[in-house]
Amino acid sequence: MQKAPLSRETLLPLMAAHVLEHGLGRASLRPLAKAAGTSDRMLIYHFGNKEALIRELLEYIAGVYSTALEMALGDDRPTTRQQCFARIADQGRQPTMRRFMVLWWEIVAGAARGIPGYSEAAQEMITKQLAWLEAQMPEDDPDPAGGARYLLTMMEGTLMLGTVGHARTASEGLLASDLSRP
Amino acid sequence: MQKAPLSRETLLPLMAAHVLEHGLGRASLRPLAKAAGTSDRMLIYHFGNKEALIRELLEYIAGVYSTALEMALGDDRPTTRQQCFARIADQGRQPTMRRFMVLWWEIVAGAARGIPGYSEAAQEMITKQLAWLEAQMPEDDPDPAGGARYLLTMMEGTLMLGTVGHARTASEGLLASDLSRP
DNA sequence: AATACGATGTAGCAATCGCTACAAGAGGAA
DNA sequence: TTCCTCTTGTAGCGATTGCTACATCGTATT
Repeated sequence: MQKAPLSRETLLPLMAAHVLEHGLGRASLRPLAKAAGTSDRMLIYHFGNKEALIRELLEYIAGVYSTALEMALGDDRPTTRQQCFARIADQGRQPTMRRFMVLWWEIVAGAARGIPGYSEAAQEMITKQLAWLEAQMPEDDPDPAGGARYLLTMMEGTLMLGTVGHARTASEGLLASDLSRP
Repeated sequence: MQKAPLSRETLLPLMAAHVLEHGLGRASLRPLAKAAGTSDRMLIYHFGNKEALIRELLEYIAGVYSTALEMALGDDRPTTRQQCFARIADQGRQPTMRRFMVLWWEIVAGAARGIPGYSEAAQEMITKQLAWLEAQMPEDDPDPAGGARYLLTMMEGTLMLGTVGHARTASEGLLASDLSRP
C-alpha cells in the first residue's frame, strides 16, 4: 500500500478526535502519535515541540467547532428570546456538542491558568458562538446584540451548573429570569 | 527543634496552598510533599494513594471556600437584585477569590471528565455559594430562592466569559438583562 | 527489659514524559 | 553517477511519575 504524505493537515483531525475522547490533560506525545498513526518522533518533526502542537491542535478544534455551529444554523428564526434560549439548550444536548463540552471546560481551565494557546482557542470559540447566537435572535428583538450576549451568559452559566451536577439549580434560575416571562 | 506530629490535618492546608498557586493538573506527589514539608513516601502513608489524597484535598479546599464565603457575609442586605449581583461581582474580584477561580475551572473540568472527587467538591462549592446568595437576597424579593439561582447562573456565566477574555461580552449581556432594569 | 507498633528515611522500581542523536531510505538536482 | 534535502525509523537520554521494599528510630505496652 502506498504511503500518503503525513502532514499537519492529515494529523490534526486524527489527534483532535483523540483529544475529544481522552481529554487534553493526559494528551502526551506517544498516545497522540498512535492515534494519528505516526510516532512521537514525527510529531516533534512536524510541529516543533509539544506546546506548538497543542496550540495548533486547539486552533484546529476551534475551527471544527465553528463549522459545526454553522451547520447547526436553522433557517427559521425563533420568535422570542425564550424560544431562542430553548433552541440553544437543545443544540447543546446533542451528543456531538456534549463531547465538545467536556473538552471545553479543560480549555477554560487552561485559559484561566494562562497555558499558551488555550485562551486564544477559548476566545475564538466564544466569539463564534456569540455570532451564531446573534444570527439566531428573533427578528423583532429590540436589542439583538445585547440580547445575544445576555443569552450567552445565561447559557454558559447553565451549562457549567449542569456539568457539576447542579442542572436543577440552573433550570430553576431560568424560571426566575425574564427568559421565562413572555 | 521538636518535631510536630505531621497528620492529615497539618498537611492539608499546606498542600491546599500549593495547589491554589500551582494548579491541580501538575500536582504530583513530590512537589506536594515538598510544599507540606514531608516526603512523597509519607503522603502515601497518610492518604493511601494519590486519588484518595486529591479527594481529601478537594474536600478540604471546598471547606475553606465555604468558610471564606461565610466570612464575606455582610450584615446589611442589598435592596435590589441588581445591587445583589454587583455585590457578588465585587466579592469575586477580591484577590482571595480570584485565586480560587483559577482552581475552580480545573475542578469543573475534572468534574466534567468524571475524575473521582472533583464532582463532589464542585457540587459542595456551588451549594455553598447558592446558600450564601440566598442569604444575601433582598428582603422584599418576591422569589428569593429562584432569584438566587438566577443570579448564580448569570454570575457563573459572567465569570466564565471573564476568564476567557470576554468580560466585555458578559457585561454587555448584563445590561440587556432585567438585572439592569429597576 | 523485652516486645510491639506507629512513624519516617533511603533507595529504588517500572512506566511514562518530552525530546534528540544517528542512520537510512527516497527522490530530485547537478 | 553523485550529491543534497526531505522524511522516517530506531534507540535512547535524563527527568518525573506513583508507589513499594526494607530498615530504623522512638515510644508505649507488657
